[in-house]
Amino acid sequence: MPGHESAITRLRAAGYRMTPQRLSVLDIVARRSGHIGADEVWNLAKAQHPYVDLATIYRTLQLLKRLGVVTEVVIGNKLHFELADQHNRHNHMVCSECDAVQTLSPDYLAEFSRRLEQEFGFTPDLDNLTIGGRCAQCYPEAAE
Amino acid sequence: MPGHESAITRLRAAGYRMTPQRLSVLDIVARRSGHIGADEVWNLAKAQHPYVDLATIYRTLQLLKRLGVVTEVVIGNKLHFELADQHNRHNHMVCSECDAVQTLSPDYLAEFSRRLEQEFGFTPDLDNLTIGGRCAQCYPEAAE
DNA sequence: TTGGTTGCCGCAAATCATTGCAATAACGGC
DNA sequence: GCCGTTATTGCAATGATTTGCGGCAACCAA
Repeated sequence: MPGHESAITRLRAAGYRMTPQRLSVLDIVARRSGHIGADEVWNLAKAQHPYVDLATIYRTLQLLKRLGVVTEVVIGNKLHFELADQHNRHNHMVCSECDAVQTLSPDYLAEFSRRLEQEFGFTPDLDNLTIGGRCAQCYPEAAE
Repeated sequence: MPGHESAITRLRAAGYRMTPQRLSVLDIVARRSGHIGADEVWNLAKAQHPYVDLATIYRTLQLLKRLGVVTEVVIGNKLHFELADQHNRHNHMVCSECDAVQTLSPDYLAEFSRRLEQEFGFTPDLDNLTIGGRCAQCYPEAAE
C-alpha cells in the first residue's frame, strides 16, 4: 500500500477516477519485484474481485503506462509490466530465442536519446523500449 | 523480379523450399518501396493465389525476417514489413500518437550496439528495432 | 446527504497474430 | 521422369489484445 499515493494523486490530477479495480492492479504490480504478465495480473486480481474482466486489466495497465506509473516490457509475444521507479530506471534486453531478460542502465541510451530530440524533435519513449536480440548463450558466434 | 535470386539462394541454402506462395510474398514486398502491412500483402497475394491463407503470409514474413530478407516495423498495433536492403539500412521512429514514421541512419545506434555486444555479449537485432515515442508535432512541449 | 454528470466496468465481439494437424507438394536421388 | 521423404500449406482453432456499448458507480457540488 505505501508508495501508491503519488500514483493515485497523479491519476486524479489527470482527471481519472480511482476505482477498486485500478487500485488492485496497481497494488499487484507494485508488490511484484520485477515484471509481471497481464494474465498473471488478472489471476491475482480475481482473488480480490472475482468479476474483474481481462479487458479492464489491459485498459488499466495501458492507462498506468501512459501516466508513467508502470513500464512495459515485450517478452516473446506477451506484454509484461513493472512499477516505474524513478530511482531505478532501466531498459530491457530480451533474447528472441530463449526470452531471457537482462536490464540495462539508461545511461547507455542517453546520448542516443539526446540526439533524436535535438536533431529530429522526436522524443523516444525509452522507459517502454524493449531491445530485442540474442543473448550470449543463444548466439555464441559473437565470441571472438 | 530482379534481386530475388539472392533471397531464393539464401532460402535454399538454409534448407527451406521455394514455393509459389513464398515467391509471391517476396515479390510483393520487393515491389513495394517502403513498408507494407501483413493484411495488405495478403490481399495482393490473393490476386495471384486465391487460396493462400493469412497464416501462410504471416509464416512466410516471419521466415523472411529470420533470414534477414525483410525487416519488421511496428506501427500502431500492426506489423509492417519491408525489403532489407544492405545498401540502405535504416531504423524507424514511430510516433505513438499519430503513427507517423521517420527513418534514421543506423549510425545513430552503432556505438550503442557495439557496447551491448562488448559488455554484455548481447547482439541487438537493430534491423528490426522500432523506436517508439512522440514526434515533434504531437509533443511540442519539447520545444524550447 | 443527495443528485447529476460522466468516466469506468463487465460483457461480447472484433482484431491481429500464432499454432496444431492432416493433406499436399517441393526436390534430391534413382 | 518417377518416387519417397519431409517441409509447407490450408483450414480451423487458439491466443493475445483491443474496442463498442449500455448500465453502473465515482466524485463534485449544493
